[in-house]
Amino acid sequence: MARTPAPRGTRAATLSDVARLAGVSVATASKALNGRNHVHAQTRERVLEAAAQLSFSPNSLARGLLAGRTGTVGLLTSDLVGRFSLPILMGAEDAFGAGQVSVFLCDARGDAIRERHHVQALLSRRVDGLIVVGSSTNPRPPLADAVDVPVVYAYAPSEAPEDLSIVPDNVNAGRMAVEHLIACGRTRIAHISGDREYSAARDRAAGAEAALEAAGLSLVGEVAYGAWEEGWGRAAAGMLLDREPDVDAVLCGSDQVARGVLDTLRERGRRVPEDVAVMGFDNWDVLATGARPQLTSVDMNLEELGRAAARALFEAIDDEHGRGVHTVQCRVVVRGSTASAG
Amino acid sequence: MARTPAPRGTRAATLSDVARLAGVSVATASKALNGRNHVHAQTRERVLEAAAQLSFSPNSLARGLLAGRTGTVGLLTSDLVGRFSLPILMGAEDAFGAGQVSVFLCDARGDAIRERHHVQALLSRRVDGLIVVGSSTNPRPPLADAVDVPVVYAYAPSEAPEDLSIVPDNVNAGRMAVEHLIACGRTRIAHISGDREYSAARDRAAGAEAALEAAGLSLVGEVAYGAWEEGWGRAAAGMLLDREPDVDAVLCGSDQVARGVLDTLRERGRRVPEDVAVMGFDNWDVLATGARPQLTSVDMNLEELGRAAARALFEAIDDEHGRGVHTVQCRVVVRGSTASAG
DNA sequence: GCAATGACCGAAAAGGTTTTCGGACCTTTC
DNA sequence: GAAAGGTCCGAAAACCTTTTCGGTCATTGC
Repeated sequence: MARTPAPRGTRAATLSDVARLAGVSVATASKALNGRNHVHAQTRERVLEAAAQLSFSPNSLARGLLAGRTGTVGLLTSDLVGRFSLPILMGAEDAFGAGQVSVFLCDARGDAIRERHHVQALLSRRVDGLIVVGSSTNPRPPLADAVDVPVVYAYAPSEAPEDLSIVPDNVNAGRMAVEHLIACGRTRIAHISGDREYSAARDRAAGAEAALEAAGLSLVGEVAYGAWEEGWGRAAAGMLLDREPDVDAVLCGSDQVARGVLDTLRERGRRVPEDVAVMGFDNWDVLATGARPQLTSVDMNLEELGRAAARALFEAIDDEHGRGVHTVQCRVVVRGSTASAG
Repeated sequence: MARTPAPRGTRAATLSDVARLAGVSVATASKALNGRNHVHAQTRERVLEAAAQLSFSPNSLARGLLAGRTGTVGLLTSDLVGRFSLPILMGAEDAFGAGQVSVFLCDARGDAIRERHHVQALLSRRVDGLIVVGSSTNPRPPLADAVDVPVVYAYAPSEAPEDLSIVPDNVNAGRMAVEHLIACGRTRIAHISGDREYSAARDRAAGAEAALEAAGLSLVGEVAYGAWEEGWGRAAAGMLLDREPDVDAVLCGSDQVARGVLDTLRERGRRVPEDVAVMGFDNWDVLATGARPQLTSVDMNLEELGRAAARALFEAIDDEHGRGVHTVQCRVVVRGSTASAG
């Protein structure tokens, strides 16, 4: 089990080396290794043995050069730090990694120049396709360059309707959230959200209001737009309690906001979930499970979104390219903060 | 400004196409595009024009095949979800992306089989080097395969001393944290940390105790090891206050733990920072800035660590391979929870 | 006018793999 | 014993770029 010391400088074995050692031609060696027929079983055995002995691994460059396909894709994200890109990237890496595809990761830092630079580099490396991951759900301009490989936009849809985009269904997510609260017996529901500039915030609010209307209810007060921060949640909850003391549920635009809301409720002596149910968005584990009580939240299924994007890219590479904006459904993760009715 | 529609199916232009259009040979075209001399200025101009017209981009595969270098590196992480891998990856991507290097991202999910699979794939793609990012600072076994390219281990050092590893200096970080608290006028300092199985926890505690001793002080109570969770922070802080009511500072093993400690202190009526100063580790922005008061924390400079790993890999590719465990310094980020003495 | 020099360009090989097609050898059948 | 057929193997082309080296042409100095 001794780890073979890395033979630095030793040129990697080529197919010729294997062929020579096995006493056959490179053509035969290639066929033997790739399971092609018209190779005698015994010959194949000799070749496999030689390959193993030289720990031969075929040069993907040469293979890709010949095949016109590299088995690589580019994953272009606009902000890697953002916590939304990552799970998407995970899911994509997952879907690809299972096959024979390797992923080039590029972070454009929200800079258009850098983005073009990366796209050029990826095209020069002859990737078979591109996934462009946005940092918010707001539509983004399509890639600036003419790209002769399929592109799938994930999370942030492309502004060009002929492009293929895959995004979370935030409208329906808002609907599902409210339906959950109603199922918990709540009727006086308020909505404290984040930045109004984000379509995610507006979509969720729209879905929530639609669900309330469908149930013959309406929102307690207006949608409180603000910032995606705990501090805003604390402040907004204070104002809400002053104005609407009989509220019995607060749907929050994010888990961060929800944490702030929870803090204020606790300080004001409201019990959660007995007096007021609280619900967040994003299902950010560390925030949701660290809360008291643990926070019910809507999960955007971002990993699934990443996998869906990868699958869509696969299809686009093989067959024809899809179009339009497709959605991935969200799901409600129930925890203590909305425990069914008191 | 019309975006050229992606010419799907149109084979990308090759150097021959450019040469033909410019009326020269491929050799001349190559020289012209690469700025080699012995090309007439006028000829070069024609070639450049032709290349632009065909939006020619050289095939990196062919180039890499010839040069024996691909300008790619593999980034092998063991858990992408973990919040420590990401900044490292960012830093590395940053350092590489600035040059001509593209990054293959692979997530092994902490699975040795998957890791070997990924390593094989990367070697087959003839990466020029590998960075292996661990998920905790505990040493990890070296790569199982014989690898003929340089490898740098980041965050988690390799167990093999002849490998090159780059890790945060947690011992010194503990020291710096305590020195900061002492500088704030605190003398009765407790330490609530996370899981004892993590060398990061033990190293930080060791550094903290060393700094206390150097100042003629000692820890209030024992190091309280537990879990990296808010709940543990809340519970441990309760026990601490029961046993050591006159504590005036709590150094926490992570920001999550610190959030829990802050909650308990607030509930017990202790003012932060006036009565008790609180300090976290990791400088996890969303937790640190969302806290009341905002949390002083130790930042591990993970992005810098990633950049350092990339630089080390660069050097190893060009020159000779370094060895041993190198450290990157942490830094204290001061916020309200340790505002200087009341 | 001729030789030497220098400037510029093109042919060809190399890099490693896959695939096609022709050829060699062995077996079978009349 | 010869032809036909089948099985297996190898030569060579193709993918695209870079670099080396030899060749062509014009210019210059005598």
